[in-house]
Amino acid sequence: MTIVVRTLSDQVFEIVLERIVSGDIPTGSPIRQDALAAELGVSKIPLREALARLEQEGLLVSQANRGYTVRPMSAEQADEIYALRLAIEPAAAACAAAEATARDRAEAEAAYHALDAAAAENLTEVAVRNRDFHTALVRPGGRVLTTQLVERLAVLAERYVIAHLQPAGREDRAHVEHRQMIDAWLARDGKTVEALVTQHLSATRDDLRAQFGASQ
Amino acid sequence: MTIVVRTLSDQVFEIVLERIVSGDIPTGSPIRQDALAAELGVSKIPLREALARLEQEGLLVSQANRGYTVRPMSAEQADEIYALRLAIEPAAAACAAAEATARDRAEAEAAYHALDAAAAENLTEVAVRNRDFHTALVRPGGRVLTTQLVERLAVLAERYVIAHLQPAGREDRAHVEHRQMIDAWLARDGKTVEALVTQHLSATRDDLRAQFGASQ
DNA sequence: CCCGCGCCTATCGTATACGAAAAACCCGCG
DNA sequence: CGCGGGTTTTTCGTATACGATAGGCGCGGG
Repeated sequence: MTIVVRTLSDQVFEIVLERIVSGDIPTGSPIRQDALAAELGVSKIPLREALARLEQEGLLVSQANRGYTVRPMSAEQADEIYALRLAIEPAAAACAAAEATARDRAEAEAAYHALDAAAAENLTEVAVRNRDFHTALVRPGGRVLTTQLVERLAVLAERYVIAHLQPAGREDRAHVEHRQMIDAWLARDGKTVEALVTQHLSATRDDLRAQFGASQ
Repeated sequence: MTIVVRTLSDQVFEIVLERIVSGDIPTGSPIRQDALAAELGVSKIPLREALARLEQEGLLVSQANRGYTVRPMSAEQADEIYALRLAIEPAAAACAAAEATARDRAEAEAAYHALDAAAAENLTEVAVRNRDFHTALVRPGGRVLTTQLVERLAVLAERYVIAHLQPAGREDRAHVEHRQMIDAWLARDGKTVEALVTQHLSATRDDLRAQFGASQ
């Protein structure tokens, strides 16, 4: 087992990321660096490094001398995110299914069950598990960059999912889709995986469009 | 005319980025933060923010307590980059061609001529112009995220192009391909744009494979 | 009464100094 | 030649200070 040492910057990055994705930090309002640094018990260097990363990631925007704010959500951006995911994820997942080792397969199944177990109680928890699941379907392809990109897009998408799909029966639909996806993936049925992932992402995008259009 | 204020972090980010892409900073050797900060005439805070961004961008890797190094190049990563570009750029460029305003079209043509003018003397200059050109073909689509992603992938790709294609007649091929691309783009011929961009990226990828396989 | 101007404060961006901890290096010893 | 221990280098993080900027507030003039 390899042990990993993590810098404060890294940890702050994840904490703030989760806060943004979960909607904990409101969109549009500026992030007070001193206050947040004090709250997290770190100084401003690691905090600022984390914020810089998050801006690069697309979750924050900054204006010189006015600080960082959470990037506002928009229907256009949601569409873009899903268009990109549709262009990348299905093929990547199909390819990864073919190349997955026994270990990869075990991890993917574990990710599925973790998502399954987390369901319906804590939305942030579900979001993390959902990302993990999608990433686990792609990672075995060995394409580092692609995997990172998929994860990044999943993070960006999750904000919209959390913000707009709490209500609904989407939970059930996604649930059965996930089951189908992992089954086909474990069966190494590339074509079906591709079709299912495409369908899953399209369906989520459509839900999002409906919800977003209605609420906004 | 809107004036933009830029932080030191931003400027350092660009400077270091160009150094990495141009191969100025050797792959694998650690980046001495104090030395680099002193050389750039800034303190370590903006430098570290820039380095954090560059890591997020995929150009650097960091190991806790051992600092940053330039991410080593690999044939696999080059393939990945071009696979992703092929999945995204052609359609995005075609779409943007349809929606480009007169101003967008003028800017795209300007980017083409800038690339044309810069050719064959200074490789770093060509690299920047090349990125600008590719980005200019995509930006008018109004898809911010997609444009950012295209630019990011172009940056990652440029390292390989600079490192492995200096010698060659590729210059000429790329040149006529660029001409064809901008012509079709300005003619709003989406199908042709898509085909040409696909062909251009494929050809570059193939060149890269041949060169990379040979040299490495 | 309303508008513009200047001050004031909060916050950001940056620099500097310092300490802790980890890694790298060196050097003498077996 | 390999190895262990101490020194040095470097990164990582903190604390602190200071200039610059933005935005708010009040005051005075129209």
